[in-house]
Amino acid sequence: MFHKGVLEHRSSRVKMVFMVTTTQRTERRADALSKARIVEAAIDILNTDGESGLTFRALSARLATGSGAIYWHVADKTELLAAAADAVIARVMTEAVSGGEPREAVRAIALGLFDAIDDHPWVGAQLSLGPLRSAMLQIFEGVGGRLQALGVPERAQFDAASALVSYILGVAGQNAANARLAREMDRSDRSAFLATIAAQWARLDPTNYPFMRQVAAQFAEHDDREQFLAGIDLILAGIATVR
Amino acid sequence: MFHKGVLEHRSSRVKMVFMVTTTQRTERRADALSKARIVEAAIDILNTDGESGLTFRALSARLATGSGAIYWHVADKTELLAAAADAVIARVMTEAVSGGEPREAVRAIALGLFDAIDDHPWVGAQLSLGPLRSAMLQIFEGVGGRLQALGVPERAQFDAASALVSYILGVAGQNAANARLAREMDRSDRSAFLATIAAQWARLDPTNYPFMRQVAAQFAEHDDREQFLAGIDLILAGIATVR
DNA sequence: ACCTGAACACCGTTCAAGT
DNA sequence: ACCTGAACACCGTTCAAGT
Repeated sequence: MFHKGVLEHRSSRVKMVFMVTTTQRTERRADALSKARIVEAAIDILNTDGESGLTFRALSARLATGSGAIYWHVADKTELLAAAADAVIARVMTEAVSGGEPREAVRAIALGLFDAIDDHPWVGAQLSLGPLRSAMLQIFEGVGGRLQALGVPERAQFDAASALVSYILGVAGQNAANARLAREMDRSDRSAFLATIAAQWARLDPTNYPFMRQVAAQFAEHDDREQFLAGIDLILAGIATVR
Repeated sequence: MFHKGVLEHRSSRVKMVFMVTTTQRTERRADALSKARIVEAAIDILNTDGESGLTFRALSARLATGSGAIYWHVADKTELLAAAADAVIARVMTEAVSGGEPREAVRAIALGLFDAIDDHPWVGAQLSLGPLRSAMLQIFEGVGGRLQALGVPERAQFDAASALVSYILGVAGQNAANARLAREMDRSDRSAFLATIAAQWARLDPTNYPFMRQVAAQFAEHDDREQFLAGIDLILAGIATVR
């Protein structure tokens, strides 16, 4: 039996391979290496040990292969990180597909992403790094579709969706950075930590930083998740302005 | 002549040093090493060779010292990158202090940051990495102050400023990623590049990506800077909604 | 105090060799 | 086709030794 022109991806390059097989397919072992399995293992490592924990040595040890084997399925570390982030985002987006009212749907998507990045900070860093990846496409589509449903005029839809997505990614990046910091310093007591920063702000030079001083008190009591949602609502309110 | 208790920063640790000097101060050579000079050299390298070009070897070669000398003035590479970004942002913010109408002032700050990050992509990546650094403080203060002037109710000022800053940082990060990509692939012809992506979007699966398909045409002709400003205006419109 | 530069530990990536 | 693992080039960081 012949398989004529099989397209085989090896890294980013593409080459033609002519494969000849008997009718009796050779069974793959359950634990055979594949891009999917590699990405899954990478996600596990990223979640437990953070970005600095993901090395090709750690990865190949966990997969019980040589480091070179990984390069057969994946071009380089950049592609590996991007694929890992894509996988996580894809899951979030399929879970966040709520039918319902479009404004609520946008909030659900936004919150889903927020929570996912809170759990997996490395995704946040990754998101603000790669631009036109499939993860971004899904987010853009999810948000943009609801804006259509909301009745936003067509000419305004692109800018509006772009604003929402940029905002989401901005918060994602900051959140990821915060989470990384929280891991480094042992910041077990969040409210004590916020109070320390608020106190610093309150002590800033009054002529150069009047706003920060005023806002210090609110900062000590604010909730990141609520503030994130407040921003989404602010942007939605601005979008509702366009007629 | 005595200098009693001089606080000397060495890396992040702080130690007390008692220094005795004669009235005749020993003149520093003009090219003596200092954190400021190191940061300046780092900025030069980052601008010309990008983030991957900044190594302690390259830096010490340019400064004609050993790599260890740099560690006397700077804790590690993270601190070095943060200090470099802070320096660039500080310049932008002092230039962007326009008096004028507050709404225009917010736009001026936003555009100043946008252009700076367009010139120095590495700053964008850095901004979404460190959270409560002095650069962020300045941006937050600049934006927040104008919101006060705009007459935004005090209880809404913190959330409003936070939304604007997050949006700015989000776009900054994406822009930085784009610029990095543009450098890797030789993307000299921007409009041709946009057209390629638009064509990809137009070919996406219609059931899963109706919005992206519709928006593809607009994407081919959009201007990043204008779209960024449109987002700022959208958020400002949302903020004006709060009474 | 401040600088030098060799040494250390560790990394991503390649590649001849195996099956 | 797919995997192995030693080898390569390069990195951030440390530190005994100099001035």
